[in-house]
Amino acid sequence: MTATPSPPPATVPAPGSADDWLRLDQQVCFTLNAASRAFNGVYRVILKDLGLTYPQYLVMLVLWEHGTLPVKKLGEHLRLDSGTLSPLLKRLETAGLVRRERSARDERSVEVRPTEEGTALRRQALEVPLRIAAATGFEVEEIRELSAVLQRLTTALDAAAAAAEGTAEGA
Amino acid sequence: MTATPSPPPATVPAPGSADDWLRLDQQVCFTLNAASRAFNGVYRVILKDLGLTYPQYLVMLVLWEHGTLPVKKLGEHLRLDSGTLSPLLKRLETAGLVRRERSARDERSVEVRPTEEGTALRRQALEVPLRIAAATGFEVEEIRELSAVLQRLTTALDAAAAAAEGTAEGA
DNA sequence: CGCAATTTAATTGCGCGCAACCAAATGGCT
DNA sequence: AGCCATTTGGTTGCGCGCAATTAAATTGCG
Repeated sequence: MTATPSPPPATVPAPGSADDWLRLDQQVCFTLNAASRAFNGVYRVILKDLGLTYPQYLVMLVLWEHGTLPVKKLGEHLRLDSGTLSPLLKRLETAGLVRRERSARDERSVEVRPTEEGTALRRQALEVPLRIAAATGFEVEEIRELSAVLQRLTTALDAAAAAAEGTAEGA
Repeated sequence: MTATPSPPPATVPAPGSADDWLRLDQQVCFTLNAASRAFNGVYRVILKDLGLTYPQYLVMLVLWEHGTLPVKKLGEHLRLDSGTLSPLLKRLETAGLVRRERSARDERSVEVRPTEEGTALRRQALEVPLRIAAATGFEVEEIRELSAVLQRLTTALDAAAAAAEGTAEGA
């Protein structure tokens, strides 16, 4: 009882106590973060054949679905800003999968267009979702439910962050 | 209607088709990723007062719960390796929240111990989970369920990744 | 004891994610 | 026309997250 400076009790905290909240919180944020990284790990393995990282795969998904898009629109779809997208798109261009060209009508805008090679890559990517779904071991319906919950969560969190920023600053 | 080079159909693909799978998959991985980043954003705002980033907060959580730990054990708790933890712990040490000292018994091991200041920070951190929970707008039971699902998902994904790596390499 | 295999951290390199700042182009306004 | 706020990307800096490599200490074995 003498040489232990500050070891918190190893017992389970009482439900409803602040310690319990801390533990619960650790689970929510941590499990989400861990799941996200676990997903990333599986994608890393599967996407290695396509020469894409996971964020690059997301960009190509959007381009395959919507065709040529300015960086701004791309960022809105993916919830990413130019600080992330600019270098990423340069790498995709170096890889020969997209081309970036200034819009003629609005010189501020940069149109991102999949190249022939980038479009062709779509065929190889079609099997990716199946392999991912298999890796999760989840039923389709379960995945749909999870996605819905996560979307609701993201919306709530974004609103809360915006509100917190709003109250912090003068707005 | 003439100058659109390769715009994929904007219609909703038939359920069960490969296109539908692609879209569904996009939702699973993307919503998870987006939720994780949204969480990070809320934590960034709330933890700014404590001078911690979110991963640093996770490290302090583990230290508050378990007391002094070697880097290895810390990494097991958080699913992180030394490549991530080493610089992070150095920053925490610079901030005066932890001390790193070589174990006397095993010179390979580095014991991470919260300082007085680091331990004191726990009191300020106690209110964080409440604010986070409020930001989600979720009920406690709902959070618990979501956590359970995500844990199951992470376990399945890790197993799948390990299996994929195992078959890829000679093992 | 001497030597090889294992364990444990640290380091390096690369890519994302985001805040902060900057530059160019646009549009509205007088 | 001239001026100013807004829009749009780019750049920089910093902190993860992870793979790969390196170094040091420990363990096991003959």
